[in-house]
Amino acid sequence: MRLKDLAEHLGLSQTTVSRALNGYPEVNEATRLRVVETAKRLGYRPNASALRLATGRSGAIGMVLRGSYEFGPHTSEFLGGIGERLADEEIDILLTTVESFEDEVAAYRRGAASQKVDAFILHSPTLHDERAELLLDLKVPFVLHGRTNIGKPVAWLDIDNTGAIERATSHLLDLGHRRIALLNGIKGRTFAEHREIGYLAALSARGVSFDPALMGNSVFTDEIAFRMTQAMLELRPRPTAFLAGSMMTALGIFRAIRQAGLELGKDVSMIAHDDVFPYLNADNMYPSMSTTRSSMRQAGTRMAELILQILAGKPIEDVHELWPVELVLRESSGPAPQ
Amino acid sequence: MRLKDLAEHLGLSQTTVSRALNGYPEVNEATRLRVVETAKRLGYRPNASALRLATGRSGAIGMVLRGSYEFGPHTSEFLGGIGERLADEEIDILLTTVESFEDEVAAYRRGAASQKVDAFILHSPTLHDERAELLLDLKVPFVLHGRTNIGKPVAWLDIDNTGAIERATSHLLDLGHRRIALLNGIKGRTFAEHREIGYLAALSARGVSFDPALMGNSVFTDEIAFRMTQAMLELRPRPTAFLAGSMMTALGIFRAIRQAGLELGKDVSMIAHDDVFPYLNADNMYPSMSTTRSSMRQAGTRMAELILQILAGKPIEDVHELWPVELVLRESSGPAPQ
DNA sequence: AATAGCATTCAAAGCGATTTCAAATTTTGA
DNA sequence: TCAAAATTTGAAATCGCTTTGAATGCTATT
Repeated sequence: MRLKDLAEHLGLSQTTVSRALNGYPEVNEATRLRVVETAKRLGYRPNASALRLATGRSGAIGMVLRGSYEFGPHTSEFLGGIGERLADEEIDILLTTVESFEDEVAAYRRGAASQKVDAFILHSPTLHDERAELLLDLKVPFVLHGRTNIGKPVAWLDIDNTGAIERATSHLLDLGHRRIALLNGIKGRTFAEHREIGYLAALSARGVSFDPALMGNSVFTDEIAFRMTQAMLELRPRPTAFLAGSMMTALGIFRAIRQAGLELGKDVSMIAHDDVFPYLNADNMYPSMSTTRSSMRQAGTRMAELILQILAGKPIEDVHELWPVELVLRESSGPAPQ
Repeated sequence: MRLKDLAEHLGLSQTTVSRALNGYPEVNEATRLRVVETAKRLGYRPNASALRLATGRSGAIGMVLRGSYEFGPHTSEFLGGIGERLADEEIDILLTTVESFEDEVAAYRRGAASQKVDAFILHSPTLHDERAELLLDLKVPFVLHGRTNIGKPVAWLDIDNTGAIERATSHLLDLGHRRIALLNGIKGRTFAEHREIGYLAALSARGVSFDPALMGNSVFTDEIAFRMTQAMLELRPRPTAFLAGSMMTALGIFRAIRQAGLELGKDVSMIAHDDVFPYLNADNMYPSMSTTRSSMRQAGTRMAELILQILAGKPIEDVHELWPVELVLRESSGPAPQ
């Protein structure tokens, strides 16, 4: 069922039918009703490709993901959040999977040149993000989840990682901990660097010296966290507190602590960063987990909103949001053992 | 940079340039090289919408997800698997988010009518899946992850849920357990029904009577599993073994067991279904977790492959795959206490 | 009654690719 | 050497929509 068919069926021109369906004013109200009603009855839907070709808009927002490890729980929550906002808009998410960083850059280039998407959502930036520069060059609208330093204005939404970790660290210091381990994300990623800054700031504010052996950088899996924690617990004096970069990390740390015969919240404390997974609740863990909390899903929803605003013409200079992060104290963090 | 521009730049017709780029045989080798080289140098990429309109293919595979709860860890693994296979093909995944079941059906209808995607991946089917019927009616290619009973041939890939749970249950019975709880998925979903069948079959094969109080149906979150387990552990005689529908469920069950002062693998046994999450390894849990294991990611990859085959013309009657499920015994399952 | 103005409608020209069909050129074979 | 065949190129139609600019019919005004 094409527009042409529908027009013939109605005894009208394509022009009029198109206008009627798209709500243009210069069409008789009676005609409009007849058109809309018939279109609905016959189940007419404009061909997406034709529509896109004619309007220049693609009706999709793009995201490029590294297949091997970027499809994690964070990503699905983030996508869910984006989707929640986009559901009303009849705009879809176009996922492109790639294997390497080079492929990723190429994917943005392709996506831009072929106009598959109206805008991109860029995530997990590095301190100086090449992809952001590329998209700026190509003049493709995008919003960055996180921040980067490329000397040009970029639309972004980020959480206050520095502040969050600084407060968490300070709290642990208040509790008497002096050997505080940080299991952080991959070096070079802005969020990880920001967290490190907060960590170091809190330590130096109390004159506690920084021990590189107490810091680890890696992707957030329970396995790597387990191994790192095992190794750190061998140190003497051993760490009495852990800062976990994610809930997955927290599970690994927790496991290592138990395996070492130690008790979480008593012998060793932990504060984890919680992206708020509906299927893994910090409050319901045993012992319940102290966290720095910020909902990934909410971020996604807001990111979608920001993209829509940008597509509607809002200047990117006005699109910057820094979200505060809650510190939620529960049982996993307690006074340092004597 | 349009095809037209490129053609003018080269002093050739659009026809020839198009042919050269698409590898048609009737173009001079020297010309082809010149065209390809220039296209590359100038960064030419065909406009996706125009290409789609002209060819009728959209270059994307669609998936519809309920925003509220279908973006879970299973989904991201599955998407990751699909993406892995699609990465080489320059085919993308088009995600449509919806809020209700009605919206979902409408989304398939829209997607089909507007030809946004070349095919759909259908997931989490019910015993008699309306969406599958719709897509068959609309003649849109699709592959089903799971199975459904609609009396017409459908392409599908499923794991042997019945066999897996039957074996797991039998094994627990062998270990002397008689009160075995099943924390299953939502009623009506084929996979959950299949698991129930396996469970009941194993019980009745040993003449163990089924106690409805030992069966729970819900989405797989640690919280709900925790509550259900708490309630079940109050029963007298209480269950001595649990079958967990997912690793998330397993975490909840584990928590409830610990909170009740019981020891997993000794006082209470558990076998969980493991979709193989890279960030949550059954082998690395403490105690390590016995599982029925089947990689969600691999399923996704294979689903993508099957879709490609169907789009290449393979008859859907020939696309049925039932994957066996491994039973991996570890520390969480032991002999029933006396 | 003639004209201006308004409300509706339509034919046709795009959007940027592919593809059909025809034309031009070169090669081959007798 | 010349016709036939093969190779290579191009003009124009096509995909299904939007949108421009023109045309139509009707009402209102003088």
